[in-house]
Amino acid sequence: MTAYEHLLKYDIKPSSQRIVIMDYLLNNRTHPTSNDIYNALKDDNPTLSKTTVYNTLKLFEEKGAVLNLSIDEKNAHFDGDTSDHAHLICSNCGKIIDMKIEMAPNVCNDMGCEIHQTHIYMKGICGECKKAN
Amino acid sequence: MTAYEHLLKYDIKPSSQRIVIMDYLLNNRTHPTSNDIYNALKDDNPTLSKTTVYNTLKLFEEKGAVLNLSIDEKNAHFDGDTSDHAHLICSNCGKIIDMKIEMAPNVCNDMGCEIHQTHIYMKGICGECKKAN
DNA sequence: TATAAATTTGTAACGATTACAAATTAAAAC
DNA sequence: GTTTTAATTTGTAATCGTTACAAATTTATA
Repeated sequence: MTAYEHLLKYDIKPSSQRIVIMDYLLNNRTHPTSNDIYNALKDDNPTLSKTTVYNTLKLFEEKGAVLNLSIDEKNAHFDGDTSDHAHLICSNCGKIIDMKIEMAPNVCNDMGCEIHQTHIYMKGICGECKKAN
Repeated sequence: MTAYEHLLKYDIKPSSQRIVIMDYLLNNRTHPTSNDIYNALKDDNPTLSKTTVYNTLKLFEEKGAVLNLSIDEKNAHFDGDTSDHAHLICSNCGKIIDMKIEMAPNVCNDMGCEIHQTHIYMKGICGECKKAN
């Protein structure tokens, strides 16, 4: 699926900036930060602004077109793959690696990784707020 | 277990500041931020510094005495309960709620919550780094 | 073509966190 | 118990990712 089609699927009006940012996310599965994306795109898109990348990623996230990973305390990382999967961040090199949920955490050991911690985070609406609403 | 004993267990020399911070974490299971803790303690501990709270929490985390939750993009939240459990953050009120791993995400529905996303994050050493080391 | 709405841009501000050096406290040596 | 050394705490200033805001540009509508 092209970036253009992907945007339409998530009900996002496709501007040229949005297309190029989504295209980068779909073709670079490195879980880049907003800054990573800006740096990668700015040479070919000289008028692109850092703020646009931030705003666009926030829009994508709200529309469900990308995932905002809070795995790294320093920066937000983004994932264009919204299918269910887990992530491992390496404490040594900082790389973020995709993992299949059903195998986690055992797949790590198979792959020669070493797991120190596993966190499960859910986002949603709590019981109190749901009742109050 | 007292805060004092808890510190010893994790091989942390117990200063008065460390004790009062750990005590707060053990008795307030609200997943406070560093700033939350500072604000809660500063009246009874007028000389306490914000920097000390940050430094102390970092030390606790390194020693494995607390968990640093990156569930909230805005701030780091800390959990004095290091046993295995999942967390739900409410998009409406921001509260962070403990969940039992084995029941997640279904327990949420039972409890009247509504889940929008589930993230599994692992921290460790990746295969490449492990091999290189 | 004129007008309105949406998007993008750059700058400035914000705020959580950290670096750093001085001050204080605790521990060790004598 | 005084001196010396190490560890801890503190306050200020800096860092840096992110956002607020208003102007500029582009796109859509009349």
